[in-house]
Amino acid sequence: MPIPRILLADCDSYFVRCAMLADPEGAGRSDLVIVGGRADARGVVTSASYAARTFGVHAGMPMATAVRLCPKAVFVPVPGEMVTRKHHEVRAVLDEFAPLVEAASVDEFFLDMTGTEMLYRNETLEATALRIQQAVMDRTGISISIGGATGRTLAKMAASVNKPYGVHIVPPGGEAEFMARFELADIPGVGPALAESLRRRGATMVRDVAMLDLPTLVSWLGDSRAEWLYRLSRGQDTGRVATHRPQKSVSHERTFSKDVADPEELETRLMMLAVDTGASLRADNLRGRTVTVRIRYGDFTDKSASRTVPDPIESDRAIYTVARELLRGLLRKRGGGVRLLGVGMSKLVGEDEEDEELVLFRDAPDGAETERDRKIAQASDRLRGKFGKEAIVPARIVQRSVRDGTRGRGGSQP
DNA sequence: TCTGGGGTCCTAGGACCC
DNA sequence: TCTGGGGTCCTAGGACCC
Repeated sequence: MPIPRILLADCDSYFVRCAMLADPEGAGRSDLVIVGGRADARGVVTSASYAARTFGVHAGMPMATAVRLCPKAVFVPVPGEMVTRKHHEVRAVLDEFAPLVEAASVDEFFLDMTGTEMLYRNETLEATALRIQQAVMDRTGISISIGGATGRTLAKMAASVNKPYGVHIVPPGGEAEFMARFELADIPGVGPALAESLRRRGATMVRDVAMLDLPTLVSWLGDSRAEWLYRLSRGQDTGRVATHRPQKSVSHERTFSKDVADPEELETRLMMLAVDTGASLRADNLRGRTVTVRIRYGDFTDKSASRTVPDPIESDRAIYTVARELLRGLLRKRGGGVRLLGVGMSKLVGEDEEDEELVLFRDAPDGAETERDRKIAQASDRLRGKFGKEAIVPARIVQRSVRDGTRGRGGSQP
């Protein structure tokens, strides 16, 4: 077996860079740029420029706090179109260099360079990485940092060493030594909860864990997590680049600018979310069997309810019908101010994976999705595609908007 | 004006089946 | 009149990532 050679290409402050490219006269002229939601609508920071970070601003921070810390910054919403466009552009360049590329997120790509030594005339992996970095910058205007190692987790950690616009390759055989410098919390997958539970037992650094035997770690963390951390702390990383990861779920959720307690208003919001979720599902040619409704109350406690139906559904009506029952069940258990509402679909199947015979000859159970539901939903997708999202608004929302004297979008738009 | 939105993965208990 | 024992599916919750 050849030695795996895996690179992680990570775009540097990606959303900020996209915002600057999208608005060269505004955001593009400032080095203090903060991308995120609205301060008056419970928004948070999505990404901050390096200069803004020196003021203490960081991703996930409430926007209102960011405004206080760095009032002179240019504040911009997420430049969605540019984010998507540059993602494809960067990917296209990477595809020219690597036989296998996996987009791990909108701004991160794994490249499997295993077996490409001859192709690159035995130049070092670092030299190849530098050429990739240059090509991406020249052709897309996006700055990337690249990490390289024998596994994906180490490659990702290597990319963080020289950010921004850096390259760091872990030499084969040097994995354990490379890991020893990090805190446990630096490992992707070790979040606040796990880091704290390890800290309480006296382990803060990766090297603290590397000294432990497996049974001790198992007694702390259980089998699977113990084995994972045991191996990683010794530099053993079996993470490879995947060819294809099928999507597991689709969801839409909304935090309201003010908590909502009125059940009727919540059902209206739920319908909008069901419509969004159905549209996303159909855009990807998917159907789903499990509907999940999520509520976050004003005190930040989360509750969810889900139901799995016998046959996959995709229409707004079918999704909403199940979601509404789930919402009513949740509100029966606890009413009061709701901060966030969400609708999700899982147990997804592709349109073509379905058993045609079953679909044709089955008795439709009460309330089940019919062919008519699907046609209606697909027609509304076409209208939305042509005239925009506002073109199709469920009847109930229109009535409500007329009554309230609004267009039914209050607080829900970024 | 504290705390977004879209995901993945894991766990644990109960139902159900053989 | 002592509680079998897996496997699978479903549900709820939580940690974690960008």
